[in-house]
Amino acid sequence: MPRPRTEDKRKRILEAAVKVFARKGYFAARVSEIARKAGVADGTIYLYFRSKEDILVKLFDEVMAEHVQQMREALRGLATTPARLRAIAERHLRVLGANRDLAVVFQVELRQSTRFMERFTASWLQDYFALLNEVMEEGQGNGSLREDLNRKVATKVFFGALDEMVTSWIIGGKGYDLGQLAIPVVDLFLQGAGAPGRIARVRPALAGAAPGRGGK
Amino acid sequence: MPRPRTEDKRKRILEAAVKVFARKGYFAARVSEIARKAGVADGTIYLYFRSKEDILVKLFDEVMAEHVQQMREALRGLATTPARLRAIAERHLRVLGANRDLAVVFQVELRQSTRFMERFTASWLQDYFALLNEVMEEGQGNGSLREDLNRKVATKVFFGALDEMVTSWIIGGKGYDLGQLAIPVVDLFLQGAGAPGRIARVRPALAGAAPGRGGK
Amino acid sequence: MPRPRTEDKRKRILEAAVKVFARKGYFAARVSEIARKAGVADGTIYLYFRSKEDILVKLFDEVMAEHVQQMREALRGLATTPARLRAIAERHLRVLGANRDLAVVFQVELRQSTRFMERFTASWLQDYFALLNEVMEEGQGNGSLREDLNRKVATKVFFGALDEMVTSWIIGGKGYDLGQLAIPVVDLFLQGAGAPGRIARVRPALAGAAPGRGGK
Amino acid sequence: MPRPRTEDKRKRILEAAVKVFARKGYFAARVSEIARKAGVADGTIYLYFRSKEDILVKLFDEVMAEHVQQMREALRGLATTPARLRAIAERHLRVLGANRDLAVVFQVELRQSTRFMERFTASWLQDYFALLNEVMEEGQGNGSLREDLNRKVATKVFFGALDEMVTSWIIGGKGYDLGQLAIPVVDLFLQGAGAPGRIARVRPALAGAAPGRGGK
DNA sequence: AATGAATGAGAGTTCATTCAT
DNA sequence: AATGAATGAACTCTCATTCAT
Repeated sequence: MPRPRTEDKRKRILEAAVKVFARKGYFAARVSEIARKAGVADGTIYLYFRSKEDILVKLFDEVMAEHVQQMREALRGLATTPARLRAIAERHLRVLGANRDLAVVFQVELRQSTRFMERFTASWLQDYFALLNEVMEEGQGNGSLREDLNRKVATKVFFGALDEMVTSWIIGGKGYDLGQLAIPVVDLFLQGAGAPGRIARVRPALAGAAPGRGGK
Repeated sequence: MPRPRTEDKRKRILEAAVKVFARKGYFAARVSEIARKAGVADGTIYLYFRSKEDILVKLFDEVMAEHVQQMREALRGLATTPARLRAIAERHLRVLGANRDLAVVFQVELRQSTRFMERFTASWLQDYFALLNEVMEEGQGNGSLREDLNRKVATKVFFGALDEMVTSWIIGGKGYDLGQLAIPVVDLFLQGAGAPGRIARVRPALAGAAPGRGGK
Repeated sequence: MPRPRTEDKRKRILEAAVKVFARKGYFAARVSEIARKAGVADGTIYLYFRSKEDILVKLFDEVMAEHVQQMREALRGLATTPARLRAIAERHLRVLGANRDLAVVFQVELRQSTRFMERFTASWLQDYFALLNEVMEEGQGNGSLREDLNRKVATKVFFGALDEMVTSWIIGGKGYDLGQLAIPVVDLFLQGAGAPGRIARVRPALAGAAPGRGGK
Repeated sequence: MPRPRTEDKRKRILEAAVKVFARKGYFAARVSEIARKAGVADGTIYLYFRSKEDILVKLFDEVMAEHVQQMREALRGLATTPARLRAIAERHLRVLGANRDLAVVFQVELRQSTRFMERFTASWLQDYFALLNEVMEEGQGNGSLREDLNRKVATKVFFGALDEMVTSWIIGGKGYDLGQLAIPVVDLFLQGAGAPGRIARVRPALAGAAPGRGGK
């Protein structure tokens, strides 16, 4: 068992945890198996993490810290709202599509309990929804999105659509490229499914909308 | 100790289970607590269910059997595709919006593990996606939906949007009426978020789409 | 399921119990399985027996009551000590050899615990040893057995030999006729294994012998 | 809480198990009681043994491994067949007579079920019977045992006699010295109970004998 | 007498976490 | 820092027994 003395131990533990959580599920995952896969002793895990739960939480925080950061940067260079939405969708799908185990942890294991869900929402998702809201608000300002767009609903629909793409991809197990779905999803989001000219806008899209996760 | 002979025992156990699963999470839920809440002895549970997991599975199957059935019937009387989509959305949101504990079980506990997820997908979700697909295919036939609509993507977007509405509602904990979101969600799905006339349809919504859960 | 109203129910329960105890072992035997095999309801068993243990105890008592009785009668007609010992051995081996399940219960299940063993010894075995002692004492009196025979040891050796024949027969599973072993066992007991004339009786067979089960 | 590092833990657990099994019986014995008596935590037992049953099985194997070995060695120095049979009997009785709890486990607990019995027979008893067979065959060869001796029957009678001595000693609870019974038992086995010169050998000791446990 | 649904006490085993080395 | 043996709390499920019918 190679035991590099460099302190990538923490990283090795996190990587091992992703695999074990993804394959066994959080509850069925054994700390000792994570340790074995990381090439460390059981007790060593507790030098880096407070508890089994802490591994999951830190895993999430670390991945998120990296990608939310990158996402904001990626948007800087993009001029139009559709381009920005596409970039967001693509990054969302590519990050999770690149590592099925990580995707399983994010789509399944992290939603183990309302407790995790709330944490999940409170930290990263909040930011994500705020970002979507900004982009859409700007889109409304520059005329690329409907003025009457209910952004609360729209941000959730957008996120929900992407989220379901990822979940379907995991469950389906068919191994297609998740990232390529960004364009059709965003196109559908922008254009709608209705035939052009056919949908009379009988009523403005609900005025009094609901707050929700991500809502401020 | 009263020995109620009525055979609502099974039902009482399921109702108690919904509450306990919703509040504690499936793993942390104790069979003895379900029994206590149902007013039966621990052992009695095992006269009606094979195991703790069986309670969750049966819970799901029973609720689904009822609502998938009702949903198909509800669609019979509806003429237009938008009306049908709205009916589907409304039922989806109202059923879960009417019982927060049940919603938690469906949104959170049932997704505990890929094992449950797969079961979930294989049984009910499959039907649900098939139904959405039919309605959309018909919509394309009668001209109310775009001919170039990628139904694989569209059904997932539609489902994902509703699913996220429910999850947000649970997590947000703000207690608004979930059912009222059906109309804005469906409207957004049909019209799209883009300003009318502004989105040049640069490319047809992706031809070669991905299969996935619900895909046939 | 035929349910003869005659009150052979008790007998049917005992017969079912022999089978179930023999096949599963006393601890693994389920009262409900005995009930099923006997064609009665679980609760009915408790109208005839106080407990699961009571079934085993009564089973033993009933079989014994019958055979100890018969054994004493059978000896009446026999003149010589060797004939009497052969009759005892033959009955012992034939009774158990005729019903493997019963033999299993007597050889294995009834020796589950020192508690059963002590009961077993206190009731029937005591009588059995007393009978053997009588026959041997008489044999010493009429000159057919050695005068210096230590009867305490001899009765145990005789019983132990038969007991081992039965156990071997059960475990071996070869299905030969157990009863036919009576003659060689008794012959060996009487003649000894030593070559005639070769064994110098260096010392009288232990004067101060041990008391033991069956011993008074 | 002292954390004794010495690795006699395994031995302490086995010793505790002998006591608890002997006093309570295998089924009624509680793992937690064995742990308490051994001065270890419940879980520690499972670092050394796979299960409660494994404790019993290992207990048996370990004791046997030691004594079968010693028995063969002890026979090397002995010239005559009677001396060898006496040595076997003495060792058998002394080993079990030295530790009543161990004797209870071997005579009673290990015969809990046909499953244990078969294991018991298949492993050690087989060897024991083979050894007895060898010694007796040799005795026939050197003229110290009858030529017509049915060794199948004789080995079982010999073993059964010793086995019953042990069982009687346990049940009787009178605390005499078990080892001293070796001589009278072996003498009886060799000389027989019949008065010399009185038993006309009417028929040769059964030719077609039964196979059985220990039989090849 | 008979039923069988209901009871509820009870225990083997696992595994996250600790801590002496 | 690292180890891994030891800990002990915790929980599902079984099944002998009861008792309302």
